[in-house]
Amino acid sequence: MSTSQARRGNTRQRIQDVALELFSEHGYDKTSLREIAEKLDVTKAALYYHFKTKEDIVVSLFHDLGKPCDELIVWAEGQPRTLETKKEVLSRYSEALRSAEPLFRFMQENQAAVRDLSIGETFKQRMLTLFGLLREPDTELADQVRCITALFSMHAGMFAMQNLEGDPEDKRKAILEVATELVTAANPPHRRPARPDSAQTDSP
Amino acid sequence: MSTSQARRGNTRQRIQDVALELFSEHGYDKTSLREIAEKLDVTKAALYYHFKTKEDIVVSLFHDLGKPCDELIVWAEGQPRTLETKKEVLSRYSEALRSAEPLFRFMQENQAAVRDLSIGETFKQRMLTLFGLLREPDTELADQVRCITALFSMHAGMFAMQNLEGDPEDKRKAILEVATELVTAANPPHRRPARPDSAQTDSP
Amino acid sequence: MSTSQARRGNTRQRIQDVALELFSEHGYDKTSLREIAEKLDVTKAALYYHFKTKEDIVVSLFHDLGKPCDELIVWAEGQPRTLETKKEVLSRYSEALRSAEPLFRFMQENQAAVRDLSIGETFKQRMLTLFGLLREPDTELADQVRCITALFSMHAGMFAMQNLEGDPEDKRKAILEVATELVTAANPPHRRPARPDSAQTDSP
Amino acid sequence: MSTSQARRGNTRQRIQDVALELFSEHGYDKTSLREIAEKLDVTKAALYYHFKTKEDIVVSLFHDLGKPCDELIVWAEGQPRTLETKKEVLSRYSEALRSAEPLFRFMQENQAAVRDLSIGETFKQRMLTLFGLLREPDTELADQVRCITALFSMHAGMFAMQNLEGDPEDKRKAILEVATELVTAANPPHRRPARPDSAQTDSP
DNA sequence: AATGAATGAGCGTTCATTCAT
DNA sequence: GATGAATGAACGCTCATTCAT
Repeated sequence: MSTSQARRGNTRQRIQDVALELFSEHGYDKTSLREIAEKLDVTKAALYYHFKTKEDIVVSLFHDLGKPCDELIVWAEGQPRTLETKKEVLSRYSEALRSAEPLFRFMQENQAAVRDLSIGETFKQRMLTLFGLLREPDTELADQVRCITALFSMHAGMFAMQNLEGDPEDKRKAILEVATELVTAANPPHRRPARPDSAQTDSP
Repeated sequence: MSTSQARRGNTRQRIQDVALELFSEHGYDKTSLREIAEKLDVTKAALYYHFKTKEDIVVSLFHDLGKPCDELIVWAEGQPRTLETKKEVLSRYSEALRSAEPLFRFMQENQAAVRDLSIGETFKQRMLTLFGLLREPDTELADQVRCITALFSMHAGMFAMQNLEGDPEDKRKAILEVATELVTAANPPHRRPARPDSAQTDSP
Repeated sequence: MSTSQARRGNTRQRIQDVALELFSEHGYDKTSLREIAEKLDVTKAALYYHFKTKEDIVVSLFHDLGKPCDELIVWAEGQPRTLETKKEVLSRYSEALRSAEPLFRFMQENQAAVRDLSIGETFKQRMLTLFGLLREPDTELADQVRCITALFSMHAGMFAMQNLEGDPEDKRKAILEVATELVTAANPPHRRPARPDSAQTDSP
Repeated sequence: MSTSQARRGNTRQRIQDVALELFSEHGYDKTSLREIAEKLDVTKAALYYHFKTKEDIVVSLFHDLGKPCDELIVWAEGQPRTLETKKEVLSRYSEALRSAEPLFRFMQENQAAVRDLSIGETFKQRMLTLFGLLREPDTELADQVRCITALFSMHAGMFAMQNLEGDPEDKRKAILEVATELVTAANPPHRRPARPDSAQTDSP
């Protein structure tokens, strides 16, 4: 506890924090372990005491911060496949994204780099699973697009709208609102017995 | 001139083709000039005869393949700011994207890397300009989200839907349909008649 | 031709020379590419222009300097399997070893390191082939030992006797003499005429 | 004390065992303390509790397992310098080698690495001493070669013959037989008054 | 008797880039 | 229009070693 940074057990955590910050700011490939180490005032070798490889740091971040998403999926898979459930999925997903914003910004902006990391495939599968939870099978293409767009807008929106004015929380809600609209529109109302003449056009 | 090489004159073009292919496949940072040169069966130094730097290759690609987008913008800025115009912008943009798919895939998946290339800012401005063409100023947040989502879904959709079945052209049309819907919804025509004193409609 | 070392086409050769010298002096693992580069007054990267990897340097040395051995084997395989041939093999091998002494010293003293280089297996096979040329099949164990010892004494002898006094050429001849004796003893000629019913002699 | 670890007191011994195994299998330089520690399921720091340095592990192995050799030398130096004694030296040395086979394989295959360990010189001196016990001073070069070859064949033979068929013990005896022959031949029988027509002289 | 945390030096390798020819 | 040869900087990673606990 004498030197500048107390040698407590928080180093691993600090590495994760700094790494995520730099990864999401400068990109995965452009962020070197030297940079991370320097910012932490430790040596590169210290990073290797805590993580086997550079990739391993990302993997750990993905596991630690991505947990809410996986939990959401587990929960959703136990629910009935109703529109209500889908709306709840979107709502919870929106919150999961908020809680791990830098991670998702990183995944979003470094897709090419992430693709050949071990988590690349995992992430892709997760997205497909989520997509599977939202869409109705055997609907028309446009409905599938609506679901995918809903999902992607939640990811992209967060960063694409960064240069817009406004309270982040308001933006998040607006994004969620639009996503909900899209998924609602993608849920074939014509099957619903009560409204026989709905042609999915006037989706309010 | 018999074998695969020796086609004079078109080397610059061939470099662009191969570079774009590799950039969009493996990512910008992971693609080395050595790889490009090897695939072309020329030396690295040859690349430097045609392009000042690695970045310069990307810049040239962006300029050559991005021209339709800029032309679209120029055209749109001379049009009245009607819903019809906006629909036309979406339609044309969709075609521009199709004609330069690998470039946009590259831009989409390498945002972090592109960000500190000289075209990074240019690209961002272009997106903001397009956004400016679609949105109505001073509308509620959700409408802005709709416009951004429309734009982004056209980008992301192309790649996100790659693992879905179906004819690419059908998918493109479906995406365009949804995007058009979103922009239409963001353009509150129904409000205009009822509220004759609305201040935010006919902003030049 | 202005700087200290004329930039002629001999760099590759110079790398091989210096590398072999250092490899055989300090060992393969202890010799770093930095050392080699510094001794040549070039950068490490220059080594990589000429050789793909550190291992590749060794491979090239083995191929270039080991050629006489392979030629010897080719020659011997076209000869009748007589004692005279075997003596000639030893004699020529002795000269091949002399002409590439540092390489063989290196191979001898870095067996563990060489083992997981690509040439490790190649070298082993070469030795087994030579052994196959010297020995009579189906003779008693001691005769096989004599042949192996003959071979090994030529390798080891050169370096084991380095700290002994005397002219190297004299030593080489003495080693060859002993090796010849051993192979002769392993070739049981005296048994053939006197004992026509001997079991292990006339194996084709 | 139930699981594999927890056998107190013998850790030092276990380190030696594992270290020797890995050193002789992968080579000295290629074997890291991490590997050794992992195989033992202890930390690297634990190795440092028992041994000052990596080199120190080798030194301890050399001292512990090389004892029979040193005892052999002490014994031999108290004997008359007769052929019988020399034969006995060979025989005992052969057994000493067998009892510490991995150590000698290690020394044999890592000569370059061993050379700049502190035991390098010690080992060399031991070999020279043994050589001094076998050779007759002032004999011709070829006789000296015979003695060195005898010694080396016992080392090298053990590993060179590993890929040959046959019972290890049989091989060892065959090697010993040849070595004895060589030393006998190196012992000038022409000086012995009783046998003027010795058989193995006319070897030119 | 052993660990957890860290270091400093160095490694093999790759990269974008340069320049004389 | 292109090459051969080289550079300087950096990279991810591993190593033997240390030391307070």
